[in-house]
Amino acid sequence: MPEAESTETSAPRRRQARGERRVAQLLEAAAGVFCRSGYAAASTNAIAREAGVSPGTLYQFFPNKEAIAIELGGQLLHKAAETHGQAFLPENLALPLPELLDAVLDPVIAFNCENPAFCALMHGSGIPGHINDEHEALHTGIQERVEQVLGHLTPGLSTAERAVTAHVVLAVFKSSLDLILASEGAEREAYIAEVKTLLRRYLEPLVAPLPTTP
Amino acid sequence: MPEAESTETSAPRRRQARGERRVAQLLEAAAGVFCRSGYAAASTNAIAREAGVSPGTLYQFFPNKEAIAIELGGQLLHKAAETHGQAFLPENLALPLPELLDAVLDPVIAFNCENPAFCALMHGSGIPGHINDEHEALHTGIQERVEQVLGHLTPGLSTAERAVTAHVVLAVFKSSLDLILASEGAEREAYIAEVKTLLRRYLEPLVAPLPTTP
Amino acid sequence: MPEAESTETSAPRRRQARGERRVAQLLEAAAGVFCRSGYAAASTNAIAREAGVSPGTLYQFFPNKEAIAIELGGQLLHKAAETHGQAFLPENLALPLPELLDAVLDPVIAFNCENPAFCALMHGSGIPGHINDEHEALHTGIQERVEQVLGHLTPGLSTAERAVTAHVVLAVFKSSLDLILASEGAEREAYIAEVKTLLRRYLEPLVAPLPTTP
Amino acid sequence: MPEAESTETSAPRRRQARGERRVAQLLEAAAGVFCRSGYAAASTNAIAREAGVSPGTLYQFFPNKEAIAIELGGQLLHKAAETHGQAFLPENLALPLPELLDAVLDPVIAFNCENPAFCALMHGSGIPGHINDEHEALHTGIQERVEQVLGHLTPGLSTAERAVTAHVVLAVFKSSLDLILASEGAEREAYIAEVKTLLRRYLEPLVAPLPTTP
DNA sequence: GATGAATGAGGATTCATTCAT
DNA sequence: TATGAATGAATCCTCATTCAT
Repeated sequence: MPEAESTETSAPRRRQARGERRVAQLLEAAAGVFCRSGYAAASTNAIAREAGVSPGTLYQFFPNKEAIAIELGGQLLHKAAETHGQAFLPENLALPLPELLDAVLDPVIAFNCENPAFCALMHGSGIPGHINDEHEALHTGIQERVEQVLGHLTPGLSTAERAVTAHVVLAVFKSSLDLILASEGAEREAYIAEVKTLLRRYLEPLVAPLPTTP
Repeated sequence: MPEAESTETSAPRRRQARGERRVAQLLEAAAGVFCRSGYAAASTNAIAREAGVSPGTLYQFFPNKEAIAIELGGQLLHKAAETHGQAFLPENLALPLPELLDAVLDPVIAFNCENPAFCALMHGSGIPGHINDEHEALHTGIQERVEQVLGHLTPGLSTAERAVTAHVVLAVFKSSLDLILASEGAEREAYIAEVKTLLRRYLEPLVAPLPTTP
Repeated sequence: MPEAESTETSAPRRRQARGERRVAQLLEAAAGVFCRSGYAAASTNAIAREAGVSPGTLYQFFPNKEAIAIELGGQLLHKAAETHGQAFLPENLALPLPELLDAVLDPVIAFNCENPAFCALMHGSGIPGHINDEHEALHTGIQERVEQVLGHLTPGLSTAERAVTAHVVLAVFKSSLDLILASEGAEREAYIAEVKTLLRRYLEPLVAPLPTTP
Repeated sequence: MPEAESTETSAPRRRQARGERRVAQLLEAAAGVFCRSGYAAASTNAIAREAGVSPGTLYQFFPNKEAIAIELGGQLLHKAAETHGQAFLPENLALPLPELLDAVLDPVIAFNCENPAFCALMHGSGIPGHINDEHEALHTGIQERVEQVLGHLTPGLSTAERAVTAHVVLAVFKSSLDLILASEGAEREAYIAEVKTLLRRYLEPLVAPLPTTP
């Protein structure tokens, strides 16, 4: 008789647990749908269906479609943070550039390969211009992290220069990530190697007085 | 009998002229809407409204939304071809890399700044997977052009390597273009300079035995 | 110099001639489209296109879609009348029933096979109830003709009985005609024979004291 | 725990009940609209309006217009089957023809008078050629039933002859049904009697060595 | 919470018809 | 006359969101 033993704390706790399961369920479904259709073309009904719940249930946990994307982004970010150290920031920023790139990019790429929804979300609504505040926030967060790393790497740059470089690095990396995610096997490896080469050559002159570029 | 002749020919001519004006009007409106909303989110009704005509009128000139995008892409390509020599291919591919990049990128960037719709169209439907045949064709065409130039630049690469490089160059350039188009004035200039730097550093080792990178 | 010699009578005449050609052109096109799509699904634009003229031209000769059907029906009726004597009424109504049926039905069937649009028109707009006045008129005209023949055949019937019989005969014949038109070759011949048998057996008891049915 | 149980089962049950009511409502509305306008001219919006719901609601229960027709046809067929024995096939096929016709036709006619939508559906889309698969299926089903009965009646006919006869019988009956449905009272009775007479006279020579036709 | 029915504006597209030329 | 552009309401259908149960 579980009802009897349910104290004032355990019943809500169970409910809350169930709620979290639901949220997880919905987010997983959303991840799938976003990947398959992109954010804009994903319909909330499709997400609910994929999650095996009714549309109403979805709206019990998320006020609207955007909120799903935001939460999903957040969760993925969090997952990334706990899987890979402090959100992809390697402990040792003093590594030589090629090793640093490996240290930073390998986990990020691996994470995106395992969670392709993350990339789908990064591309935003497909509607240019002001996507949306929270979406923007995700972006900005990543952006800042890139700037942080760049700050360590290239102390000689002005803030403005660093911002430009960070934007370029991020944009370039994102588009390369699409290439990586769209391919498989050896081709994917080739793209991965190529992005690293690209970024290494781009950043090397900024970071070291004695470039070792081949 | 000039009267009969002139009326018989000038009336259709005027009508045709009006039709062409409408098409131009509609394409301009479409360009605007595509820029603002992206291809997928652009509605034919919105395009018609922007053009100041009824939905029916739009469909007198275009069989469907895709046809608008295709025609717009075609017109822009054509416009590009006649504005800038032979579709952005500079006469002299033997230029030193920095000059070559200027020669290739400056017109392309200028063109995209003047015709931001082109970029919007390049981004496709936003729906992953099979976008659409003609859309794809546009892409492939550009792709081939990039490979051509790369062929001249880097005769040492295998076909597969060249394809990878071309994809990366194109992806990188497209994403940088977004940055450029999203900014203005000095910021824009900074991005432009940065893309060139990026590509120069990336390609230099491939092209020249004696790199001049600072 | 045809303009000079065009007197006040010949110019209008030419215009009128041209008009009649246009009408014929349009009606022929309409016949084709009605056959292929049925009356309801036929679009005036499609008719104009088939006729090789613009929608506007069509509306210069016909006030609306219905008018086309009416005129087409009329023309076909007229054509029938002049091809086959006095609109399918045989000279000799005193023939024995089987011969009479041949004499009446063979031309009608032949005519409908050559002009399948007629049948398409008879089926009306597909919208039950009061189709439309003129459409109705066509129907009524045929109806009356059937009653005429029946009047000769079966003088014993009351007016009401005759009306019922005429309606049944007509309905039955129309539906059989569909079967005939939908088939070809031997199958068509079989249907033709069958309709005659059907009508013969139906009418024989009404017409003759001594049935000769096998 | 009856409370929990009752709420957990009765709420869905009530919802489901509402859904079924809606479906019934929509089908009834569809029946009305199909009758008034025919299948082709019936609009889903009109059906929804007639049912007093929004277009979206209609599409919650039916994926498209055709599905409505199919479901309505199915329901009517089912209703027919349970109202009248085994889909209008009388127990005793060995009855004398006049009684057999009464036994077969009376229920069919009664059913169609009570459910005129059935007849509207039978007339198909109005567009010649390939109507639609399920529509076709309905037709074929009826066709087969007619052939079955004919098989009992007229064992002397070849398969091909039987098919022709069945087609003719069905076509003739359908068109007569239109007449019946379009009339009322005594007129309707007259038409009913007349169809029976027609079919009796048509089939008698096929079925019996000693015709009793008056 | 969970359900799924309900909404209604909006999507692309068609079409009979009108109008300026 | 002939043209074809122009109209706009109507078509089927979708979707984010809400509501009663």
